[in-house]
Amino acid sequence: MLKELNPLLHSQLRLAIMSILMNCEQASFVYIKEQTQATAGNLSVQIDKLVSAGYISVEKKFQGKKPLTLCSVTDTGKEAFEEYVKALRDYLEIK
Amino acid sequence: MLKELNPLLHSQLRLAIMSILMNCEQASFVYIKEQTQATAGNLSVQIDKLVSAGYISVEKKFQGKKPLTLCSVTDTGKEAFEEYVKALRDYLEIK
DNA sequence: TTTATTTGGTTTATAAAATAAACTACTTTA
DNA sequence: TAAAGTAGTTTATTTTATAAACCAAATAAA
Repeated sequence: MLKELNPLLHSQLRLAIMSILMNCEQASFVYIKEQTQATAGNLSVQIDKLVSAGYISVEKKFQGKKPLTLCSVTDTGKEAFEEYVKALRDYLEIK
Repeated sequence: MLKELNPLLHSQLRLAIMSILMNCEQASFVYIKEQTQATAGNLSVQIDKLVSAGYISVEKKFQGKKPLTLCSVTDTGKEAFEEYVKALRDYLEIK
């Protein structure tokens, strides 16, 4: 029997965000937007959901006069991601 | 830059259906329902979508007096699944 | 024997999610 | 100083997933 896939992670954009953050210490809103090709609105919404779940944390600063939103994955987020990957493997592996 | 994940396959239930069918010649509606724990309605809808996409084919017979719906993956479906797995790997691999 | 109940589904309605469009606030450039 | 650009957020719309209701036939129970 196949395990449930964490619905918060089983979304293309949120998975992409998490994937990026799993591979770097932190990433800016703009950088994530470029990498994912998402619209700003969609990205904003999906980042909020990941923050609400405690999977990522956000720091809002200014870089000179421009706002700068930095995201990074939390320990909870790392765990959830690893769990998701584990569950997903069962779906992908052809025996 | 991350590739797009085929939205038809990036759905837990449809992915589960495909996963099952990638590992056997054919599977019945009832078997897939048991394995996925899906409701019959949801399963029926998702099977239809996969059929419409040409990813699976369905044969309706009778087993004695009971209807028997047999599903199997098509070549197009196999290709799409392989593509999806390839794309997804980029999201999961931590460099 | 007629009335539940079960089996194997489909159709339709509702809830949830993703996405896009519109908007805000501020900055830079012409 | 008006227009355009940057960095987002909020709200509305569309899409998708899911659940509920339904159907037809068969079987079991009263």
